[in-house]
Amino acid sequence: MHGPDFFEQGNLVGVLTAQPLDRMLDYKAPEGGCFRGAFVEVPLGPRKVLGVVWGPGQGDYDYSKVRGVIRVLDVAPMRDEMRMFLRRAADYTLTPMSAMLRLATRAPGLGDPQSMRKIYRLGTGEPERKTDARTRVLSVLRDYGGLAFTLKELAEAADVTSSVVKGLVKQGVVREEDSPRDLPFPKLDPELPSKVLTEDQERAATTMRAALQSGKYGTALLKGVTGSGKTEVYLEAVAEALRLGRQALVLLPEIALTAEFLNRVEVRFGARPAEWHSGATMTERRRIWRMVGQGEAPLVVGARSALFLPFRDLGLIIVDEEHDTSYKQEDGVLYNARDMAVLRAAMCSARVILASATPSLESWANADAGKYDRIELKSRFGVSVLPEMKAIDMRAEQMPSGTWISPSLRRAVEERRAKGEQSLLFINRRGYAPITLCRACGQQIACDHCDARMVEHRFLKRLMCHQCGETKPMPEECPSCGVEGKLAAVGPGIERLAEEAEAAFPDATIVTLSSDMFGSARALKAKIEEIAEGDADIVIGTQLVAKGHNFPNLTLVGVIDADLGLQGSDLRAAERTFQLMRQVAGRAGRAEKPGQALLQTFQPEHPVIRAILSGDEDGFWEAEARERRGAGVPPYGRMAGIILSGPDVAAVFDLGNVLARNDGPLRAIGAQVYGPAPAPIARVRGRHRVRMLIKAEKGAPLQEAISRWIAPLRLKGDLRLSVDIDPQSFY
DNA sequence: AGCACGCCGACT
DNA sequence: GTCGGCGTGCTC
Repeated sequence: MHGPDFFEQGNLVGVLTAQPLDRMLDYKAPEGGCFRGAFVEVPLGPRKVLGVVWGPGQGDYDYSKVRGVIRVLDVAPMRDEMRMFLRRAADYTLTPMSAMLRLATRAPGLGDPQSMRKIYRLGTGEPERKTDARTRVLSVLRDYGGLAFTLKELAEAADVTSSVVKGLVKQGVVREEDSPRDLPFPKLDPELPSKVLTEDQERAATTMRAALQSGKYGTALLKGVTGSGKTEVYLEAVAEALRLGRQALVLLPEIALTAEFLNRVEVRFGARPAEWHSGATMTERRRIWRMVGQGEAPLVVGARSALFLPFRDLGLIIVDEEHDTSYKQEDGVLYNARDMAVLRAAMCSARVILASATPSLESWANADAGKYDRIELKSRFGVSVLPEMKAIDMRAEQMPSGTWISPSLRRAVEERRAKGEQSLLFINRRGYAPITLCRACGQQIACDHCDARMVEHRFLKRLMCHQCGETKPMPEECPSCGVEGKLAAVGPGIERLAEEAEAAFPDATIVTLSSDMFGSARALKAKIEEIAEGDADIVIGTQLVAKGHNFPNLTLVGVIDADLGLQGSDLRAAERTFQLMRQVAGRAGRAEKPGQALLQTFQPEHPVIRAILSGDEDGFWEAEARERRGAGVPPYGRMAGIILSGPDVAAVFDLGNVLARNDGPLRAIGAQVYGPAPAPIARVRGRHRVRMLIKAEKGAPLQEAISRWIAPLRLKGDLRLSVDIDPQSFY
């Protein structure tokens, strides 16, 4: 007899589909019955769709209209812990379950039968006539023992055409077999020698190993400055998970730049892990999804959506660069991968390691409150220390208009060049100039669809909107007044800075690293390797370079505009600037060469700039924590953002006003509503956007109140409402 | 998400 | 008269 998780043929089962229905539908269990969690194909109207058997059916639908499950798919069923995780994540982010299921099934052809291919191995007997070609084929097969080849591989290895192989197959000398195209990932060997760890690193690794052995959920914040060996240390935790026979997941923010990381994994474990990211091919995605579910992918390295892969026994999640804002973004669902990693781990008794040189205030506060363990790596690898940080007071510099490299910074770069060392000039602005102004009419060129300026990209010879990505050719005449030749670039972008650097250092080799200059991740990677090998005197880069590349010969970082992130009233402006500046500065000085970071600023007495310069990190976080606690904002209070959008401004505002007037459910939990107000970008792709903000106390049941608040709404026409729990920015 | 149903403008 | 625009509603 079967248990309560099995449904006999004809019994009603509740099926969750990825269609945006927001409720389960009843179906009859198929021939042979099905288990809870089974992936199934069910009829929906005229279509067949993917679903998961969630439990017994509701039984409240006209039985004569209930249709049957078409078939159970040949993939590992969804585990209880995964269903629990999806449910909890849906409740937390106020996302319909169907959307959660879509995240969890983002691999193509889940329903397809296992795709097979022919493989060839040694059969029995000798060929009728021994030709040279036939002998070569046999010797290749014998040399490689029992190994199987594809037709192409075998023919190439033996230097024959495929017809020779086929001929041998006919005689039975070579055997032809079917083999699944989706192969398991290679086993990783945790016992290969690791790098020699320092005392500090060894202590951290031991703590993590012990935590993993407990087999219980827990989160640790692993903090270590650039070059302190964070990666080596957490790879030891991965090794321990592998020893325990459990799977591990490493989340990285910038998946395009993981080649260096993958190499390190290969060196440590003898093989490459599964790589899950948006650029993966359909075939690769399907293979990973299946193999992860069968427990035949011991380690996955991936972007945030890898969190929704159907791991069979996930024992460890690493969130590298946990403070990175790209962990919070839309995948159709607004979630923060760092927080969801903690939730997922709690569901499957896994450990989480949040790794960063500059942790988010959220994690800092959680560690402070004892919710997370704190593991700190103090010593920087080798003898070097964090670079010396100094401000260049721009008020005292003689700056010709249209230039941004101060004389002081210029001298510092020259000094490094004289010593044969590299310098990095950092500017967090893509394109040539942020503003294109008409000197005749005073108008700035703006995007037609967004409330944003068009940014000139000389490299692409186009104007680009950084909101919607639309580009148009650079016009000769002003689009507003039609006067020709009066358009002027105002302010610096990376391309313009590069131009200035070329002029200032005419005989230097200058390399510019900006995301839009490289068609592919590979080209970018190649460039980065070139730089690391010392093939440049001066590197000019945007945010891109702040993310963990090692340039051993780089000893100077010049930040062109350290004040940039401090403008605006974003609550996290200080935190972000502090983190970014420390990360960029961390690029300077590795190995045996001491580094220096120079920050060009117009407000050297600003508390954030002073904190960056003094290097008093704890002081900075304590002050930041005090301020946020006083204001009752995250992480000491709760917030949610509401974005309303639609093509008609008035209708969008009306909706906002209706919501603001009927705030009963929010008042009931002591929450306040702000807005409606135009969103920071008031128009994107022709849709007007209005923002509302909800603030509540830390323990308040915010999600529940918001659901009750928006439940009575009937969104007419093209109006949209989206809820963003724990928004990253909210001005 | 798709797809059908249905209620108003401008076409042979 | 009807062809077709896309708003509204349904899918077990």
